[in-house]
Amino acid sequence: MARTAGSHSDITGPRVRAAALKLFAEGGYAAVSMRAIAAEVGVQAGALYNYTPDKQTLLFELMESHMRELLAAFEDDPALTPTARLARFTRFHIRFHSDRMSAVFIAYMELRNLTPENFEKVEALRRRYENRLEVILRDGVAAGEFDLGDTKIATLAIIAMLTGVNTWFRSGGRLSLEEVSAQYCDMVLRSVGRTGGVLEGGAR
Amino acid sequence: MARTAGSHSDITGPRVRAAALKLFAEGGYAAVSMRAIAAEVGVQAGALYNYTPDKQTLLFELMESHMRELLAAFEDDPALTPTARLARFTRFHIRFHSDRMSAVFIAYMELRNLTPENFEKVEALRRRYENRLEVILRDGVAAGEFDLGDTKIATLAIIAMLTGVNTWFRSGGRLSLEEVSAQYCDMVLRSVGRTGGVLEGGAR
DNA sequence: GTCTATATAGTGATAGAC
DNA sequence: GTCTATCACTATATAGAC
Repeated sequence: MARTAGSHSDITGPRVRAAALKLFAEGGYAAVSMRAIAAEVGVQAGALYNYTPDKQTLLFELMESHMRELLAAFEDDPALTPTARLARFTRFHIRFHSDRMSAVFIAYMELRNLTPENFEKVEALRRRYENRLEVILRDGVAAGEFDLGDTKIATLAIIAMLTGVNTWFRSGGRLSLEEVSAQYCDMVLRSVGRTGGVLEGGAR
Repeated sequence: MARTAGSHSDITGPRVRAAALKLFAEGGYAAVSMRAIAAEVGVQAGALYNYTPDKQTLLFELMESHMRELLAAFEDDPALTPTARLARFTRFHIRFHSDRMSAVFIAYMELRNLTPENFEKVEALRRRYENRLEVILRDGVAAGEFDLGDTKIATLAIIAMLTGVNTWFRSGGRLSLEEVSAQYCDMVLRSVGRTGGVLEGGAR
């Protein structure tokens, strides 16, 4: 494809999304103007409309691509024991989310700023992710490794607990992500009726 | 105090706060206009300024009073065992939050729309509430009833898990609040190293 | 205490020059 | 592809009549 003078579509596009991601996370979708996004990129407001038909689509695409990447990144392994799979899920969730704080923040805070159609699409992806965990819990119950009540409640409880890490964790703080992750792993396994960590037996 | 004709200060004030609570929870602080709040109350926009100096103060007072009520409502009882106290905290937290979904939603979602001064005040109240739980966890560890790593992490993990109920629970659904509460209680006690519920011994 | 009217500034999005 | 300029609205907050 020929490039006209001053053309930067292949680099400006990602920069627009990156700026929107940063500013939406910091100030909230409704409070961030297209002019503010343009200023962050270093262009005028009108130029943004070469990359998105409107502000709503910009938000939706950020949320949708985040959820798709999340879904694609977690690889369950049915060959492992449910306990090991749950431990893997826990560590994966904390690690993946800690690497994408802005996207996670937006995905949880800006749901109500999506149009109904876009909301449904994002919610469907979220439910698919939740199902990945619920399958592990069900398998664990079936295998006699877990002892819990309703698997749907347990799923939501665990995900809320894990995602909460993002509200307070900052690397360089008192504890490393590895330490935090280890303790959450312990708490999650115990909460479903498994004592101790993945490798050590539970003493109590 | 004399009442001028058309004076409704004692009833309009609460209605303004109630309208703001409802609309901020539904649409988000930044997306809700003073005109929309006025329409919900049934007055013109200018009249709102008899009850609040500005929109920011309206938000702050909603959040602050919510946090103060939360702090005042939970009564710990050091005479009980840590296990019983933790069970009580869990049930209290779920019950209190389920009764005030709008206020809870605002308290978690609109922190970034507070001025730095107001943010600090609300955060201080939140930390005081978290400390109430952490004290229970510390006592439980000291008494040998709980077995956990860092009590601060456990505190934040438990609160995130419990507050998450609000994102999906709707009364009239598949499960009653009492059933949900019971399962969360179980999961919380197990997560800190206590098997089984408050009353029964843990068989596993 | 509430109204109407308004000051002042900002919004998302578009048109057309280059 | 980006710019400048602009349209049509909406925003918060205030002033002054009643």
